Amino acid sequence: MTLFSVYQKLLNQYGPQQWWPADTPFEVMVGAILTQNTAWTNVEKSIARLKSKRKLTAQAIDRLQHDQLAELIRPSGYFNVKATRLKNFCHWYLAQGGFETLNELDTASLRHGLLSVNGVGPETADDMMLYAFNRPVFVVDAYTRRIFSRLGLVDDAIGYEPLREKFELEFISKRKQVNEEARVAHYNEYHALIVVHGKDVCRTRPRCEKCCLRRQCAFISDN
DNA sequence: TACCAGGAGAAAA
DNA sequence: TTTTCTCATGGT
Repeated sequence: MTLFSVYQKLLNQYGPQQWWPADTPFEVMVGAILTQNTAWTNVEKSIARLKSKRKLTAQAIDRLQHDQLAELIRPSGYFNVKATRLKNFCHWYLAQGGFETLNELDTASLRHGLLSVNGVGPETADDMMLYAFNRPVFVVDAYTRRIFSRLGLVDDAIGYEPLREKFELEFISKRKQVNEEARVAHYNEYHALIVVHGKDVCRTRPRCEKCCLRRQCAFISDN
């Protein structure tokens, strides 16, 4: 079994996911911060509250008082830290000139810029890179490490960057010619499938007996 | 009731 | 440098 064959199995099982569930690139970026260590159903509530108050813009969030913003995003948890992080991000985003200006940057510079914002770590930055800016960056999350280490395909102590590179190189090595659009489409779908599979059957103990209790993931192997 | 979710940063060791 | 702690609501 390879990283790539797991992708085929997941795609066969769940079908195309066509992520990210958002209306605009900016909504993707807000969602990426709000979903940090938080169930997406809770994030949806916060997004809806921001929309209902017409505060789902960088300018509006930048101008909001901390307490007002914290109250609006209360359902997604960690509302005080996330209010600070959202305001940090929006302030930076506006100072850089907004989406169009940022989108002119090369991939490495854009990622470096996102990571410079306090509250935007590697996974959040890569969510934004892939799903808002359509850049060829694979998103690693807790499900990725959990599923693939249990399958014995990666070391469970592997760092974020080595694991991201492993997925990216695996895909590139499979094709003789890989254009950027193909990479974006593949990373987009693969990360979404990993999350869907994780939510479905590959949660942590005690539910994992249904799937990844043993080193070999019965669900992925048999289906 | 207890556990956990599409992390990140600060503090402690 | 590595590990531990903190942040918090809502669903199962």
